[in-house]
Amino acid sequence: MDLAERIARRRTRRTENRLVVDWDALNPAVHLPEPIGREALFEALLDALNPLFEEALPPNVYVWGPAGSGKSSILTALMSTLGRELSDQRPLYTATRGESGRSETMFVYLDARRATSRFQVYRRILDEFRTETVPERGVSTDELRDGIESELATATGALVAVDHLGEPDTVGLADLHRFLNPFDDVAWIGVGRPPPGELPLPMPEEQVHVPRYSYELVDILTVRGTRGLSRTLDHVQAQRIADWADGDAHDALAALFVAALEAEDDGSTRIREADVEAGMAAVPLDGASIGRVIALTDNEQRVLRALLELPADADRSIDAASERIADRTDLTSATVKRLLYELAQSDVLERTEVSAGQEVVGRQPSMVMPNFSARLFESLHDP
DNA sequence: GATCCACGGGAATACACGGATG
DNA sequence: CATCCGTGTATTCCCGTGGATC
Repeated sequence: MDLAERIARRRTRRTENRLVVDWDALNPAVHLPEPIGREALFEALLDALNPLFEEALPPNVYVWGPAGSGKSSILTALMSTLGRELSDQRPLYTATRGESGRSETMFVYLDARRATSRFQVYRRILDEFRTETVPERGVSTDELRDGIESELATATGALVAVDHLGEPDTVGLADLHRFLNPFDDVAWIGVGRPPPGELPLPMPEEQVHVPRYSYELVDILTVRGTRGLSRTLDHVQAQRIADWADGDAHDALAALFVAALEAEDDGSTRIREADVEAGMAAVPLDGASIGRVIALTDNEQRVLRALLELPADADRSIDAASERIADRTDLTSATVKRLLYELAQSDVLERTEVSAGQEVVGRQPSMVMPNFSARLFESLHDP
């Protein structure tokens, strides 16, 4: 038996004993190809998009619902399936198009967290349309728009879904109108949290409401737990997490993920009660979703990691923390300070009054704490 | 040379608090 | 007593410059 074989054996043995076999299955920022328990919603969406199947461009759609209700899950699955099933098929008829041209409808899913300007929205769309990479610099927004126009000229239209609208750092529904309505042959689906009534007009013609999960959440945890763990997730534990998360699939999965980390760290081959408790304790309910955090710019994430690594006894006031973090990065303390304030304002960090009641003059300083699971964030960073 | 936008820093504003003023 | 003022910080807002890329 040679060395490679020995290593391979050890590896499989190790994998066999491993509690977690697939971290992605537990990762709240990763979606399953087939969402669980949302069949009725697919029907509603397909109804709204019905013209697609009658060879026409559908109306614009606004999909809305609370955090962790499965909106992203549904939309990613829907768009990739539509792309697979409809792309090479019959041409879409649009009134503005003559008989010529190829017969391809393009389907694009876009995360507004990673496309925060008109330029980036256009760039990502064009990037999906074209096989060659679209440059990120040196090209103007207008050129990108023209590029999209010319791609549309050889297609029969496009359906663009834009997820995570209206978050603190992302574009909103109104922006989407401005960005995409200029194109004749583009229909779009906007995805956000607020109900239609709370948003300024104009509102897309069709709206689909995604309600909070109730009983389905246990199924989601069970299915994803089964896929991700080497043994079945205990039903009582799944129920416990689902109750605690109150229907928020993101929070529930985050807690399960951290519970699995805890168990693995202890060398346990199963998830124990204490792990579940630790998982729930590590995830702030209604905090910032981990998907938002890992979509932040590199430097913002660097600042976050440095913040999390500050010694426990360190002065955590924003001023002092900025200095320390600046030492560990190539940013100045002024920039770190601004980033910390911005992250706090966008709810990624939480600001609290600094407790040490010294005889301070002037306005009270505050300190910042993560409004997400630090454990989860760190583990996604270096797996 | 063109383009976008992240950095960096300074200006403007908000807040805390004690003391003066009406 | 309520309001304003002054001082000292904290926080927010804003925007010119330069890096990176085409």
